[in-house]
Amino acid sequence: MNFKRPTPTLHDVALKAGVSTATVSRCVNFPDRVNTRTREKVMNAINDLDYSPNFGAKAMAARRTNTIGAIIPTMENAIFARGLQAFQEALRLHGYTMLVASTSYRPEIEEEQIRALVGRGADALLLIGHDRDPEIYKFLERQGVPALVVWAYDPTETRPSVGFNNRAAMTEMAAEVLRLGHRNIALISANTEQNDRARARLVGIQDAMADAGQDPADLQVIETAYGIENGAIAFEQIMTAGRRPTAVFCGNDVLAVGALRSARELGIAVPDDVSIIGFDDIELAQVADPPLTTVHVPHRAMGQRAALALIGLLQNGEPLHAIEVFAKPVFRGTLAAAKTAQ
Amino acid sequence: MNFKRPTPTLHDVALKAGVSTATVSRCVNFPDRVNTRTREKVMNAINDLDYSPNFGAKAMAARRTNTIGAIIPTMENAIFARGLQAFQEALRLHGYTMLVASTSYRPEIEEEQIRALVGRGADALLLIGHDRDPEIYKFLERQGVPALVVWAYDPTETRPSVGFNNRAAMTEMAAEVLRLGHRNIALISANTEQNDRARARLVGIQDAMADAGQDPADLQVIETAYGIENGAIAFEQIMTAGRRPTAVFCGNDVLAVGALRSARELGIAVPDDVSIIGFDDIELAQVADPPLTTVHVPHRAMGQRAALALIGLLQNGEPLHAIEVFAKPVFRGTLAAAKTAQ
DNA sequence: TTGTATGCGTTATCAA
DNA sequence: TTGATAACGCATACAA
Repeated sequence: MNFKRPTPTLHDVALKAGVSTATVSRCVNFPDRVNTRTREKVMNAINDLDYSPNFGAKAMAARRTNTIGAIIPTMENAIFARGLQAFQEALRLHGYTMLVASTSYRPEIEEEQIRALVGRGADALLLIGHDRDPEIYKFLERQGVPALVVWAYDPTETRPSVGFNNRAAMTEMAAEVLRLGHRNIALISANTEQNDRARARLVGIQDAMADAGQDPADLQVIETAYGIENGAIAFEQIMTAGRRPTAVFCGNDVLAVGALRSARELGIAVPDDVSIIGFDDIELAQVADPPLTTVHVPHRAMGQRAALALIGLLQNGEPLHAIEVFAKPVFRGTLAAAKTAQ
Repeated sequence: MNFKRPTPTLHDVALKAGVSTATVSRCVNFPDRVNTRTREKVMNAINDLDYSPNFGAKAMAARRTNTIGAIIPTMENAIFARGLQAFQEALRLHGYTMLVASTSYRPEIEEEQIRALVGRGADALLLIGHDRDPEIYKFLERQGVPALVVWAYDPTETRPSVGFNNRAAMTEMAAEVLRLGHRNIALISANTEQNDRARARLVGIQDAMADAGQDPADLQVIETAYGIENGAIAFEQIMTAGRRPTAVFCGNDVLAVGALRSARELGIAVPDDVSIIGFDDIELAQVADPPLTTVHVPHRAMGQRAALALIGLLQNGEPLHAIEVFAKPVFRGTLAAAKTAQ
């Protein structure tokens, strides 16, 4: 079944307006390069036929698509959604379109999606974090598709990125927690395997511990997948095992909120019995009870800066360079001084 | 600046493998229709050259894109994000790709995005809710692009959709609230103008009021934009105006959580002084304190069913038909009986 | 099983 | 200012 009546083409418009296809094309793309009267005729024909240009043909002939691809782990995570929304709004203002794809945190799907977006003619790509098979970067280079990494600013990486220093931000937060007397500390981390941000946050805590004269190896770490439920389960494991920490860091707010819920269920008072610290500062954090102490990340700003950087590259050849934004601790109700100084 | 080395094409692969372009094309699309030895040669060439097909050319030659477009109000709303994630996962399993665009709740942007996606060759479109200029539906028909409405099942609409009956679901919830003795009721609604779901939820409450012998006009309604903050502001307005309601419905959970926060700030006890009712049952609802009474919507199921329906149409010509899923009240901590029976 | 030849709807170059 | 026409990279009907 295919009753699809053929879409009107440039040619149809040209016939109807009594001009050549070249003129119609110019009318659409450079209206000021055609005679006013001709333009009127053409525009009328376009409206009458409800013509709209064929993207594939256009891409093939023009050898560019005005399209930028974005590949994120999941749309269900509010932090990516927010950053992308800002990214898209900025692109749109400059006549670019965003294509999104998600990977469910699976590297092989990410590679598949990267190839798909390149195949679709994406003029550039937005990627989350630095971590990925070097082959992919080589592939992108061969294809001549520039890629910009976001959500991470890592001074040790050479590849340009727009993001914040996950490690330093977490160190700043952890230093304050240590200052409050906490010595027995745990971390509920996102899976660190293919995730440089998660690793950086972990190491950030250890940095602060070392600075405070503690052994970084004392940090109790449990890794888990994304989700409130997983945060709750991990928290329960930590609190029912032997050595109870007085402060539990979480790799992100969603895990932290799960921990908070679990604490309530276990009858553990927050922050009196245990402090809970999140990361991201999504809406959830302010709504939680008590409101969550967390690290605020300027998601929208990142999305916007990334868009401008890519547009600058594509339109004016301005090279990409690293742009650092800053994530800052926000102290709310879930953090208090440790009861027993050690 | 354009040092983009030309991407390898079918032709390059054909040369390298010593076969014709047709054979390479077949190798990629119907591997079993070519000789094993030939296929090997070709596949090697493909790998060596890192060939990947050009989407635009493919689309133009094949006259289909295996792409389905989805247009949503905003990615920042968790309910859309979740539904889309499921939609995309289902599409991917069948070899389809999803293209998303967002409209910021602005009809003119929606129209622009619809045209953009059609121009990009979307084989079908996913749209949220029925409400839009009839011209748009005509346009889609002329272009031969099928569109499926989701998030709404409305028996009075002829257009096929996959969704739930917003009105009936809200009526069910409101009936229970009335049964608990509430007679003085308010609604913090999303803007109803171009939003049939918001209107249906409003009318749903009024249906229940009429059933209970109350005057539907007594429903106190305040409209506001999406966001926790807006919910909080609206709640404060309602509670500081003359006649204080004993139950406040909210068009969605995000508004409800704002109301909850505002109640805490105003020293109004929930649910003792006032009951608060949300809609959607996003994660926020369970985390709120007290946990939110709300209407659970099977977002992921909707996304999945929608994907299967469209694939059935595109691949086997199975016509679209209305699919109803069911949204159900979930009673949690924010709803209690009215103190004073009237 | 493989190859040849044509068309898909644009843009862009070159002439007129 | 306008028109012919040659790419662009692939799929496919048809021929071999």
